[in-house]
Amino acid sequence: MSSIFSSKSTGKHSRSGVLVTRAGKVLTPTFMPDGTRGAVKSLTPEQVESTGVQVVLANTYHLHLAPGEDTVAALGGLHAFANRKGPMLTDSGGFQVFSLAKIRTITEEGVTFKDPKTGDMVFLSPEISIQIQMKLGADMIVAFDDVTALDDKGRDRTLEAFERTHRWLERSLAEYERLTKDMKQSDKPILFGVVQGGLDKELRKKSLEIVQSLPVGGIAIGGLSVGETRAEMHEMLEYLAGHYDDSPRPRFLLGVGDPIDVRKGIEYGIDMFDCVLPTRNARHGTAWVAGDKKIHITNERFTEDTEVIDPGCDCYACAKGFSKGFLRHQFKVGEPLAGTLVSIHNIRYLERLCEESRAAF
RNA sequence: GUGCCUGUAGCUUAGCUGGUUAAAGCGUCGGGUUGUGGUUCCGAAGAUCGAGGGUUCAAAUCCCUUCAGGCACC
Repeated sequence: MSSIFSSKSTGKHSRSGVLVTRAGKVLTPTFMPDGTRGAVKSLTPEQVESTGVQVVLANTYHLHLAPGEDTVAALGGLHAFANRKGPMLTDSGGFQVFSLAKIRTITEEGVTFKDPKTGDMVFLSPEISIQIQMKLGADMIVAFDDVTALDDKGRDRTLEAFERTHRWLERSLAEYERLTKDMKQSDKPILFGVVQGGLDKELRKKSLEIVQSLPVGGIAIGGLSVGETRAEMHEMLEYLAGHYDDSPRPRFLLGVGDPIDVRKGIEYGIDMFDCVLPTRNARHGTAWVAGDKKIHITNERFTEDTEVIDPGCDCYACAKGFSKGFLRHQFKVGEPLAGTLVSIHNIRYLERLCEESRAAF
């Protein structure tokens, strides 16, 4: 496999690199916002672009349910569908095994979800997930894994999820190779294998070895930020940092996007992050400001605040001078523009954080 | 002037054959959210039940007076 990723060390474990995808280069470390249904909620592609975002995610499960991968393909594929030229990555639907735990059944073959609105049964397997992702046309795709919670109840399923994830990875990889065997190397999407193992270091180490031993294009760290404490997550990231091999492959920490955690991730050698937090928090009125602190813009104390969210920020909302008093009012009256502006701000906050950790290439 | 109806949290109301610390939605205030089912979830503050008096062990609830708003008729 030709090298798609090159990096320079920037610290004990941290590094900065260039990832070459078929839709363009990506500088790392990088934060990638989630556009689950093909759109980063409330943002136009230009607004997303303005934050310095290089990659946008979409979700296999949600796009499969509606409008369906065939419809997306008929509309020209994910890029034309989402009106985005730059790199896109699809998540496998594996996370929905965790987040939609109440409405799904897992078997060795795959996972059956019941749509609570329509009653429809939806079946996802490693093969089907890869097929959907290939049909959608993402530039980076993720193997279908088994995600379990790390709260007190979920931890007893760690071993089962760990073992199944590896069996499913082999199936995901086989389907990927089948569907890409006639493609030029440079046209193939990059497949990420997922490391599981909960909070068990031995399992994590073993999982990492298994994933790294396979010809996947990238290493994804899954099964974190699912109910464990922040300290537990950081400890695992530090542990993993000492066990990566030397292969030129990007490391993607799935689902992490709190600035404090992103900093830790970068410190411990992670190259890519995705998370709903900047946009979900923004829609609920929470913004990040200098020092990785967060403020609730709807708080009464901002009623007559003429200052922008963060004076040191260069995002559209701050640069244009939208005051916290204005934003608070728009939140109070349910005006979606408030969520849009704070989404731009929060994403930019994470992009600036990543940019500060990059080396020159 | 006479008759009737309505006054309960900032708002809209529930409770009215008398019976624990008067309930809810919205609003207000605070918090949560980590590979997005959710303009969402959790919590808190907030009421001398229009006022005064009476009956009763006990009154938002029954009786009397009064005030305010509304409707109808003179």
